[in-house]
Amino acid sequence: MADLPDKGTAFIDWYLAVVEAAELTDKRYGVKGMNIWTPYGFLARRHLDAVLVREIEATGSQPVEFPTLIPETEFAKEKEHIKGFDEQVFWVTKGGSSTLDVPLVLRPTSETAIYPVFALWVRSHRDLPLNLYQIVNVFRYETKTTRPFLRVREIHFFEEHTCQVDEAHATERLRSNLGAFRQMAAALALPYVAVRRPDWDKFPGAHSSVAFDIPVGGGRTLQIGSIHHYRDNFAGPYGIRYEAVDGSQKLVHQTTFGLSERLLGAVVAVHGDAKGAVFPTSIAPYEVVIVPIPSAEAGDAPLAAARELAERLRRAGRRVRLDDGDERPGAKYYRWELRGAPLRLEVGRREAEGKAATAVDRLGHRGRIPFDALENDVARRLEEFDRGLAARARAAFEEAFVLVHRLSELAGSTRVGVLAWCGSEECGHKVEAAVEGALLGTPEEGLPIPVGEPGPCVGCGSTAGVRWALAGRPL
RNA sequence: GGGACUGUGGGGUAGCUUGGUCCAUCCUUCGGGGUUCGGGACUCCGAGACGCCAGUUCAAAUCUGGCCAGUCCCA
Repeated sequence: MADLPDKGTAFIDWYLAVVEAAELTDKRYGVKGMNIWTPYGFLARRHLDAVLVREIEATGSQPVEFPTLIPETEFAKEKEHIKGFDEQVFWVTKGGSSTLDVPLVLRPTSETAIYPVFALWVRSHRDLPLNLYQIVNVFRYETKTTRPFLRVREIHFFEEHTCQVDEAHATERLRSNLGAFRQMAAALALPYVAVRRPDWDKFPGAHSSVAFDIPVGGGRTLQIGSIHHYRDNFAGPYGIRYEAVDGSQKLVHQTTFGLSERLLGAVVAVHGDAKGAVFPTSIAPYEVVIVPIPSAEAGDAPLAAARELAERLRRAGRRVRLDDGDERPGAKYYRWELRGAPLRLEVGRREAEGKAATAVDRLGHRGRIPFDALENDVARRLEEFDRGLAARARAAFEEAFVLVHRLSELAGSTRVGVLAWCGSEECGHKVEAAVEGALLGTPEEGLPIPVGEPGPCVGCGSTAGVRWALAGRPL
């Protein structure tokens, strides 16, 4: 197996090599941006989805699933929204050989599929709040270069859509979403920054958008999720209104929360290293891999012991893989490191005789696990591994930002810039030109690095209304 | 929308400038056998490719044209 490209100097080559070599995806499907979920990648995705479901349902959201196709007549109702997505839509225009009277849109996102139905479901304040989510595939006709998990045309999409009685409750719902995402990101050991997008970069149709960005090296950033406040921008066109306590008819205020398989790409991008992928325990396809080490003098003992350990861990609820293939042990070590398994147990003659497995986690920590302490020791080592992984990611995260005082410092920066901004669109575009990227927006939950009060705006020198903002180059 | 570049087994490549020495090189991969197993084993046997179509020529992976696919840059 050839060595991987260098992550630091050839990030995208490294990323592509890892997702392919780790067998997370097969991109050899004949349609651009549509890749195959292979078993290993599919398992990771399933566990990722489980984390999302657990956290969103903990906030009182319920699952739904709407159809994939949207009639053009519904799609066209909110004009900012359609303007934003028009160029990215796949159309279904024929049924068999006959042309459809009303062309159908393959959903690029589901607002326009869901909201006509919300108008039917919401009648009284007693129907509110309405908090629903779905995990479905959406389709976007990307024209730029596609990348597995990071930019695809068939997107594995998590989307929550809610209706609230008023703006304050909608704002409160978004605060709850921020909390849910904090839990999700913690489960993935992913440090991130929540950023309020500037007005010119909001979700099409939204009143305001907050995105979750992560730095991926070299000053590049990746948006891994977003939440949006719609106010009544959609409720108007779609007629989503309710009878309030006082008998009046009011429009609902809506919010959405969107995530995708980019989270999986982010896990690879952030945690992966020179040896390959690294999965946090929460979504690892296999938490523990057991490698027996056969030898002539040990006979069947290592394999027998390995089987027993695997069975015990399985009964304890662990996702275990016993690798009893014909390869030599060393080859298996390399493979499972490449594929990112959190913990490996080695069982050879010494372990079988001493009743203790050799344990090596994906960060290289090595130790012994006595057979009779198996379940507890494995649990403890996985927790330590997750903590170590989070700490490593956090350290890299903090290194990825730099305080800048002048626009000229942004040119060619290999870090995400933290700068003072007056809030004007004019200065925002100056920043974007200087960084050759985007003004990501203003941090919503504290700053990624410790800084004091913002100084004068880097664009115009004004001290009125300045706030901190981030500038980077979205991947 | 404009420009540039690239298509060779499952993956990565050599060969292309100067057509023949190529029923196509090497690594990896895959199937079978033997031996082995404490960090990518060795060995034997076997499998697998010139994007598509046309043209030039005695002869095309190599030259020409068109098409298709992909990549990068610019708007």
